[in-house]
Amino acid sequence: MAQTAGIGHNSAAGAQLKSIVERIERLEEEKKATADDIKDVYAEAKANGFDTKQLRAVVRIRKMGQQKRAEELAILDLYLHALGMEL
Amino acid sequence: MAQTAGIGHNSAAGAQLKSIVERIERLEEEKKATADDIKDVYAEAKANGFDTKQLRAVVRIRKMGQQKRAEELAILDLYLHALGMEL
Amino acid sequence: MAQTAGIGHNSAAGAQLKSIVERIERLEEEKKATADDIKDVYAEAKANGFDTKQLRAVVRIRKMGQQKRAEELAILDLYLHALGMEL
Amino acid sequence: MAQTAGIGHNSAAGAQLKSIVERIERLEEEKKATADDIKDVYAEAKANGFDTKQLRAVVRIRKMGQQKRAEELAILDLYLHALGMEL
DNA sequence: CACTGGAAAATGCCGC
DNA sequence: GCGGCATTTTCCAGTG
Repeated sequence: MAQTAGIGHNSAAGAQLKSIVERIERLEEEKKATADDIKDVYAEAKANGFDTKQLRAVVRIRKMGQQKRAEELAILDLYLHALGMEL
Repeated sequence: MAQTAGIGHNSAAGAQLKSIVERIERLEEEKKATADDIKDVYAEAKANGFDTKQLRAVVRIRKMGQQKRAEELAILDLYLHALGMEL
Repeated sequence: MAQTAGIGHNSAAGAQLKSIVERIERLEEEKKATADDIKDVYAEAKANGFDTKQLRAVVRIRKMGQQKRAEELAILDLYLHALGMEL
Repeated sequence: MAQTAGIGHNSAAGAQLKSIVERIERLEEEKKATADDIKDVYAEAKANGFDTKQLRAVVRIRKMGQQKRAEELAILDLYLHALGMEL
């Protein structure tokens, strides 16, 4: 409740808020641009006769493989710690 | 905008809405109860000397394995269809 | 050494671990079933012309309580005003 | 038969597929990096006393536009009133 | 053009 | 109380 008195329109907090929001919006644009690039790649692949559904499945499976490996490493780590050994 | 005139407090739509919300809330209680049961199992395991973090990792890995198998089946399916073969 | 450190898969601890994992997985299936029921209710509501997004909002608000809801709104309002926007 | 049907891993199509998947994965890493930057900004904001949940709400509202925002509020309001609640 | 499913975002939760 | 993880919710593209 400390702040409910209001962030004055021109106060320092207000300026900070504005800066934060703008930085986020800038980064989100950037992210969207990359997402669009990805779409373009899929579209191009499709134009070359690839089935995008399959393609996406391949990418997904590969990512899952990575995740699983990471998970297994994490587990190994846990066991090692449980045995009092460091990595 | 068709409905913006209002769902009368006692109208049919109002009664339906009430019913829907209550059904959802009932099911969510049920779900929460099950979630609490799961917590209890973890707590009991912990009391018996198991490390819950490890335990959770094990459960997660097992689930990922299932998912991965399902994904791979789905891909196989896609390929078979691509070859004009049915499952 | 692996044998000494690990929980042999025939040991008492191993049996207990197996039991724990199975109980958890059983309960998680149950939870998922209830979650699916909830989805069904939302789907039915949608078929009857309700806006599920707002329906979810209603359920969330009811669960949250007016108290917290009001607090959150106050902060949101504060931020928006600081940026020269209206609620 | 597998050879006939599949994309041999030395074929032109295979090379193209490899290139496509690699491009996608590269872009997805890039996207993730930007997403992490965004997280950092929220974390910094939090460290400065801002409520990240409402901050996210602000960003969402700005992206959405007053038009849609008003429409959603109208429906929510309608539902809440039908249940005898206030916004 | 609504529906389905899949990717992404957001919220909540648990352990430290 | 915070960071990370898991779940939930929302969004969006493809498809009939």
